[in-house]
Amino acid sequence: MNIIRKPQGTLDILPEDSIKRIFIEDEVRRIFSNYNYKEIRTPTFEKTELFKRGIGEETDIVSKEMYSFHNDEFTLKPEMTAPVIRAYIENSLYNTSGIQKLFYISNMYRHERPQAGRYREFSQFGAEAIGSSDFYIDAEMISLGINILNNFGLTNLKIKINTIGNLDERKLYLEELKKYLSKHLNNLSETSKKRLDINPLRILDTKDKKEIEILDDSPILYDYLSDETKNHFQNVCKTLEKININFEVDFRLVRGFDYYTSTTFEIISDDLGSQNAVFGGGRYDRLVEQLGGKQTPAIGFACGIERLMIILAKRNYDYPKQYGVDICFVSLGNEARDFSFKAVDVLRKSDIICETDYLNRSIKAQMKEANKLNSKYVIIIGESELSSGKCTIKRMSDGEEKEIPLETIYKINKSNLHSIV
RNA sequence: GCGGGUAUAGCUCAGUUGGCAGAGCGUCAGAUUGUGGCUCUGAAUGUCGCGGGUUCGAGCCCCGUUACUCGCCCCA
Repeated sequence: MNIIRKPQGTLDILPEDSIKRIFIEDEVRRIFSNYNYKEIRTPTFEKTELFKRGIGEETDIVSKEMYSFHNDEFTLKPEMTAPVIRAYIENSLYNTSGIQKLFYISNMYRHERPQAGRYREFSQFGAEAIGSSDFYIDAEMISLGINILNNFGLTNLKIKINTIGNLDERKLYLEELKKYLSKHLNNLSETSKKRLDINPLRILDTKDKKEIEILDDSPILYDYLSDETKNHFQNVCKTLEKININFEVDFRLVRGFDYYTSTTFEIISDDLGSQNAVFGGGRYDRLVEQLGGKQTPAIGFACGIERLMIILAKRNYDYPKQYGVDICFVSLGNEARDFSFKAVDVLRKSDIICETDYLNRSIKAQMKEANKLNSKYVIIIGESELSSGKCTIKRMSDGEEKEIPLETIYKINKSNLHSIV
């Protein structure tokens, strides 16, 4: 019979990787809480309408990459900003404080062709600060992301920032951009030609060399922005400088979602190949009202965990080792096995990590197993031990052994473990 | 949506001109009747992805197909 395989683009996270992810998640939670961000969890699926309205119908994600079901009524979440904002509005979080600083660690789903660092089920952590248009919060958001990455030893990162203004400010620019690009129509790619009508701003994001050359002489969005937007951006830049964050301004940095306004940013690592963005975000001052809330400024970022793990792997990041076992019980004979099982049951309640034999194997095989499990101690129980009331405890690091009364076993706990032998 | 690569033991992979299905690692057992690591010895594990074709004979050649994978597009 054929075996059933996991769906394409998904991962089985086996214990070896699981412990790495738990470590990353723990570190991320710790740093988020230093910045006083609170964790939010939302449903795995949402009404499809939320993403159509939030991300934009013309984006690639919404137009062709969503996992929708039940007559398209519901969709597995492809990103977290729209769900977080939905929850913010639905639960009236604006009534509990002027600013909400939220973070998440969650799985997302996009129906794309998988490749290195891109999966159909993937995980991200990210943050959203809702309620403030202050430039300090923009700088905090970027600083927060950088600090998380620095925490994992990643320091040679390229940080790009830009401002893309709001819809009204972009209107005139987009007309000029269209005019300019229309003159170079023959040299544009098919996708760019399509975008010229649908979403001309995205053309700025092209990787096509010919198009980049054309864009070098194109009108620049920044020149069309209001003084207010420009001032905000300059303040963000100045603030980043004050806290010693190196960045580069990239006027061509635009992002894939329609909801972004004003500040946008991205962190790029050369370790990633074509999927080089590990971290990205921006301000989305209109999203809350687009989703039915009151006009509320907000900003957020997201970081791909699989991509982060690829970078860490390439840099031979030293994850903490898996916890070893404290005590392995090696037992021979039915009565001894019975005794050992009762003993581990007691010790586990005293936070001693212990194991016993489940395969009724030879003493030698049990010793090998204990060694493989990296057990600190082994306690050997057989018929003679049961009748004499004493057993052997062996320290595996140096082979030192000691005889102890059986009842001593029950007194072992975390603090006296290492003074027994 | 487009293009490339790969598919042989649990894992990593050899397999020559078409001629007995292999290695290393891992697993299990023994050397040591109740003591791990090191060493030695042995054992088990195969639909050679699947289907067809050529051939006396196919893991190898041809055609098809599926899966995986990498890249493009796009995205975190």
